[in-house]
Amino acid sequence: MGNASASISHDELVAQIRTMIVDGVLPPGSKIPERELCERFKISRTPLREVLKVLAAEGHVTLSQNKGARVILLTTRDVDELYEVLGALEALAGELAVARMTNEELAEIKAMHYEMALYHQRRELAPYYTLNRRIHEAIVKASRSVVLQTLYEQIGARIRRARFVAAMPNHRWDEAMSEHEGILNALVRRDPVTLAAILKMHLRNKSKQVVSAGFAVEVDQEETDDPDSLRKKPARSASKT
Amino acid sequence: MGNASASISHDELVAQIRTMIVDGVLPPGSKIPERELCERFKISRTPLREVLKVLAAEGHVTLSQNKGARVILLTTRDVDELYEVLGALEALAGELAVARMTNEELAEIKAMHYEMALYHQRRELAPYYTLNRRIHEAIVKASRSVVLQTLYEQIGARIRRARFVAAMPNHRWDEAMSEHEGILNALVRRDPVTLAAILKMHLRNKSKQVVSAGFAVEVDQEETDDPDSLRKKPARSASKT
DNA sequence: TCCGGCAATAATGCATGCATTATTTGGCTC
DNA sequence: GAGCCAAATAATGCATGCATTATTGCCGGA
Repeated sequence: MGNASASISHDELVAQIRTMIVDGVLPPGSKIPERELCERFKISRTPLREVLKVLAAEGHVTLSQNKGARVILLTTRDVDELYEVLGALEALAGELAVARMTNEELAEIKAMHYEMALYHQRRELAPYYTLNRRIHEAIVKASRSVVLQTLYEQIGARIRRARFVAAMPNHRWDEAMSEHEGILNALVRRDPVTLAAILKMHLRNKSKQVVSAGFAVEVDQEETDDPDSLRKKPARSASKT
Repeated sequence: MGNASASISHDELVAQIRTMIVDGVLPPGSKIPERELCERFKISRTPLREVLKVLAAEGHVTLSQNKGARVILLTTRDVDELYEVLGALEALAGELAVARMTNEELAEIKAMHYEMALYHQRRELAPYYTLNRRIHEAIVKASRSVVLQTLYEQIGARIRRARFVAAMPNHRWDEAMSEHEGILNALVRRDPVTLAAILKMHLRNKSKQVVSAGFAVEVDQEETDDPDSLRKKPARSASKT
């Protein structure tokens, strides 16, 4: 946001541009405007290209030889696979968390859960999402594994747009909320097996919701500066699998 | 190997330097000799620095502001956490693999298994390791998930040195072999639950073996060009946890 | 009118050079 | 002789410029 005139650190630059991608300021499939970003952040192309290399390694952009950088365009399959891995990671996090979390951490999660339940009742989606995310992050954090936490955040970032863009039908919302009750229950009982199973299923269901909402394209990664012509082709998505 | 005089592509450069790190040509904790690598690959510092940024994003090197790049130095905890995540990923891969692999793939794995068993009997470690790795990779590949495969390779690369450097006591070797029999069995029966459980345990045991072999350091990340003074301090590792 | 080829333009990738920061070396004080 | 400070040296980070490649616009022929 704050277009500070002072020069910016490398890591912050990565974070900012990553945020621009995740938040959709740089839309999926669009070409990344090197020149623009250079003057926007008052830097030369050298550090910016380094940032793009990092973002490519993280899976946010694709780099083609002599053709520059484009924001990644997720296919239905990508979303599927990413959620599958995210599910496995969160299941592991859950197992570790029940063994390692303090009662205080548990109490915090419990508090967040009931606050979230309130927003669910009131059908206030935005704050529901916020609490939802904080709960999941708290579980992962309670695993005490920085490797796991880092990876979870990275994978999560790659599909974050999907999580918020996709519509949330009421029946799915109710289902998600009841899954969360199961999650809390397993946390309280410190039951790793049940918790892992519910988390895995929870994310699988989320994945289904996102895919059926037609978030991602199927293939068709043609080049375009106007990615909207590519996205929103839900007609095709349903046929495969 | 082949120090080709022709200029090298960016991705190959990343791969080569990554290999140098994984294979220990650039030892853990050591400073990365920018100048040397530049003349070694006949490139300027700009592309090399991009490579280092990528390797940092992959977790192979650390970059400190104005202090350049060093090969990452794994702590006992890092190894633990990495194996834990690798176990979760491979467990997921196993679940997907039994559902998706062809009979031909299964036959290939079976063949590799029995060849590996032979090397186990003969106590030939090097070819055993090769087969072992190919089996695990085949399972992951059979999951049909490129996200999973990519991630598995990345995490695997980060601890590859540990897998080969750590000593393999006979009792552990026998145990590992019998675990592999369980793996094959579950694959043949296409039993996802058992397979996932065995794979997870298998990697957990491997982790224990590596850690108890004193592969990684505990903390102490002092700066040094001669990392051998840091490594091999197994005295400390045993005290914690 | 449409298509293919060619020139003009823009971009990409990289080498180089400079300003800044860390590191080492030498000398000084205690 | 040991510790500490300052100058010299080396490195790091980045801006700039150039060679190469892609892209666009234009023209002629079918």
